[in-house]
Amino acid sequence: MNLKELAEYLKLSPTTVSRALNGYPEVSDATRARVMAAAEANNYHPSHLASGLAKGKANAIGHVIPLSKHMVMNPHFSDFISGAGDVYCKAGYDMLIRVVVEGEEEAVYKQLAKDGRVDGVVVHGPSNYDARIEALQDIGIPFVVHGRTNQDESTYNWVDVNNLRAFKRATNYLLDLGHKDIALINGFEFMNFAMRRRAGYEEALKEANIEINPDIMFTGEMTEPLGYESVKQLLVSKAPPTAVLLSSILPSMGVVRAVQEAGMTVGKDISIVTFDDQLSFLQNSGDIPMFTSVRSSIRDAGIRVAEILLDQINKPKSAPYHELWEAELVLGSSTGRPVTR
Amino acid sequence: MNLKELAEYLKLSPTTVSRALNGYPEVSDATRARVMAAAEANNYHPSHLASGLAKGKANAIGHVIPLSKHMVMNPHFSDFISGAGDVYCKAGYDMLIRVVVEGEEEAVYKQLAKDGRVDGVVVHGPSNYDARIEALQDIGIPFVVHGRTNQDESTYNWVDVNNLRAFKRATNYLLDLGHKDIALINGFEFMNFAMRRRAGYEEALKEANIEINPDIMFTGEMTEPLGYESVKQLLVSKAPPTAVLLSSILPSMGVVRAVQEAGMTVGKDISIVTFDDQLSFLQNSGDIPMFTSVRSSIRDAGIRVAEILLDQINKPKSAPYHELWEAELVLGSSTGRPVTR
DNA sequence: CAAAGTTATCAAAGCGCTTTGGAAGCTCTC
DNA sequence: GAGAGCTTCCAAAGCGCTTTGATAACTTTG
Repeated sequence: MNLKELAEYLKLSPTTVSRALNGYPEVSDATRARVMAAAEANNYHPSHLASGLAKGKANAIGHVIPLSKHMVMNPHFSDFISGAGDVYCKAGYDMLIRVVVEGEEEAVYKQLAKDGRVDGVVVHGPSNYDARIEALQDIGIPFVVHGRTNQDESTYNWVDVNNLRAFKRATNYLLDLGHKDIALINGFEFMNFAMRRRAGYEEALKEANIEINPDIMFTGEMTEPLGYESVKQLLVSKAPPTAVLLSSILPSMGVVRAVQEAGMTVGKDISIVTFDDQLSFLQNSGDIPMFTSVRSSIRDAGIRVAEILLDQINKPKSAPYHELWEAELVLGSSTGRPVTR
Repeated sequence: MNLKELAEYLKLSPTTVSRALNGYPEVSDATRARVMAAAEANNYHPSHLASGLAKGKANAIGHVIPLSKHMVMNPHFSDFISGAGDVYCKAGYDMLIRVVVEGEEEAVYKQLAKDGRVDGVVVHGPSNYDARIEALQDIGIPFVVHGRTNQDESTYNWVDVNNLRAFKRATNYLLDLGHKDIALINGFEFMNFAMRRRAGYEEALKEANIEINPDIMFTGEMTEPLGYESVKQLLVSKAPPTAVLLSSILPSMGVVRAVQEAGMTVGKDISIVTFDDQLSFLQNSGDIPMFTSVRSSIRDAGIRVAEILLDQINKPKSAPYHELWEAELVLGSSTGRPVTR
């Protein structure tokens, strides 16, 4: 059943039916009610493509997800996506996802936009200098970045956590406890969030006059094994660090495994502070959470990014909008004073 | 730039340009080359909506992802999705995702289909009796189920792991090692995969004449805390089980935590066998993997499901297609003979 | 009660593409 | 050199919806 048929059935013109269904005022309440009822009864659903074509809107938002080298889809995405998806759904938008090998994102964004397939896009995992930003500005399609780059921040929309401050606070907390050798297990530092976290860590150390030691700094894909392998390696050195600062709870699980395997205790022999994205499947909660952490919900970020994007779509030409969130420092049972050996 | 403009620019009719671009034979090689070049040069991208409307195809596949009670998006999805998304992308299809509160999936599938927004859908997480199957059959849209239900399997397309066999083998392995008290930590058993896994566990126990003990069987959302809490509870009982069988590596991480926290050793005091979906961010690999597991890649399942769906779309009216995969039993370091206390 | 203003409806054009059904312009063949 | 058979291109209709501009019917006003 299409609109024309519905109109014939109702002995009305397609115009009137369309207007009745879309809530335009030029139609009497009685007619509108009749139309709505008939649509319901006949299980009529307007064709998305046709209406999109007619009004030049796709009613969809594009997400381009890069597959990294090892073909992993970063699980942090899934929580982000779940938040964003929820918002889209309520607003009548669809989420269109393209999984793309790393490096082709830019071309894909362009195509999506030209296509008319989406009304806006979100940019995931910005690097320090990210060509996508300018590409999207050229195209002129609304977009929101989850995170920031080192480019001029004022020219685009973004939502970010204050990563520098978060890691500086975390490091200071460990320093205050008396730790001097603090390892860092970070994401790849061409990613902007990782770079800023490292900067926060280094700033705190410098202010405490502690030398930065590249031997106890690791970067990589934020998976369980990254934490495990890194700490395993640290623990065989002559003077292993007494604390570890991590960028995600995933590698933190690996650290716990390595520490316990070595017969040591987390929070006593080794302290751990982790960034906690509050991944729904690895919750670090309870009365006393397992990990001391700097915490900011990635799901909430997804929600907010989606809301902002929809706003920008609905009132184009509004000024670029930003939000910088502060992460909470939450004390758990993974930290304590360093043992004096 | 749209097709008409491109045609004018080339001094050709839209017909010819369209045909040249879409590879129809009624156009000379010279003209085609000229058209292709001009399209490239002018950065022309055909409108997705217009072509979809004209040829009655959406070039998109729908995934409806339920948000569970706690608003968690199951991270198992992310790996599935990454596999499927890759296939779609290569075939020129988009992936359309709707995140929906549990229970509304059926209506959403219907809407997507009527909409003309997608050419096919995949059904995630089938329950024992799943109304979506019949709903989709009524609509007549191609679909593939990831998993199975207890309904007549021969009427729809599916890809599933032999969950019963996998858990029976896993249980038998533990029995062979000498374990008699084997706990089960499973997903919600209204989900078909969980029901079948439990059946495999029970079958093995029955054949070994071991009584089934509901006190050591747990179900829930497959998260880290589920494993942690369940085992913590078990360990305070007078005679705790010597082995635990789990449905996912996520709760298994929690079990490890609980065991180590109690000062015990995994693989000695407590054996663990887990189902391993080979989640990319929690890899259980290495020379000797951490966990003994029954293993089947959920990412590969995503790939296969997508391929089958695209096949069914391209040659409609082919007979329902199924694949039943056997899981591998992989020995890791989490199992050993039970300690005699 | 005619002129002006409202309200409720409609016909038709248009969104950008595909596709059907010709129609030219060729090359062959006898 | 005329009819048959190709090849190459085109005009126009159509996909299902929205929207503009018009019209008919009905109220109001002085």
